[in-house]
Amino acid sequence: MRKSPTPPHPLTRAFFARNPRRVARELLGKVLVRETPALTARIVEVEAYLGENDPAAHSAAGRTARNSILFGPPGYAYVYFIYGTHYCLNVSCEPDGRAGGVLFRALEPLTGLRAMAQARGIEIEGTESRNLRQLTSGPGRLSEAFGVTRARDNGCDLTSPASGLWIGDDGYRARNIRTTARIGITKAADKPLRYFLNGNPFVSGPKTGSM
DNA sequence: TTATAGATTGCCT
DNA sequence: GGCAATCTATAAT
Repeated sequence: MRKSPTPPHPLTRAFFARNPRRVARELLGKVLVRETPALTARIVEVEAYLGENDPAAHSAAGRTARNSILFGPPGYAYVYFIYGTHYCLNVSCEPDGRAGGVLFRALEPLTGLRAMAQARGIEIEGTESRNLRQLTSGPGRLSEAFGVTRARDNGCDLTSPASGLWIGDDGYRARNIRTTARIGITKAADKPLRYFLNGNPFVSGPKTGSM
């Protein structure tokens, strides 16, 4: 899981122009890339949000200024601010005009760990992997590690390296994918729309991946 | 116009 | 295990 078989190359627009369930599952094992500072991390946990028929989705009540990215063309970053403290990163799915998205919940750091630690304000030098887990295990944590904010990244094209934040395929193939209910929501809390790499220590949540 | 809940995290007891 | 932090969208006066 550590190595990149090949340098990552960007995913296509068509990859994201599909149902969020399909996109979420296939995003596992892909790589999130930040150009400045240089950061890469493997996607190990995501959740699908289905659009206007999903009560838990931000798009459930229809298009607003805040969630308009979810209704626009696929492959763009939707960033929202929650609890007055944290940003969360999503990618828009479905063709232009239809809502849907995938929330990034956990990453496994690959390169640029020191910069991530600096962004998170934690110490990792000479520590065990337990502290590494604090870098990117959780939607708020990974956003902070990657310097994701609404002002900087909302609406950014995640299929283009020129945008400075994008998603790549480095040849890694995900195995042992598990599906559970989504975390932290109260509406439609029973739908099995959370996907993660079973056994990966960077997966968030109280049970899975705890050390 | 005011109140409240929220796709979370970290520090408190 | 409980709760504060603190912005935004939406519901309730």
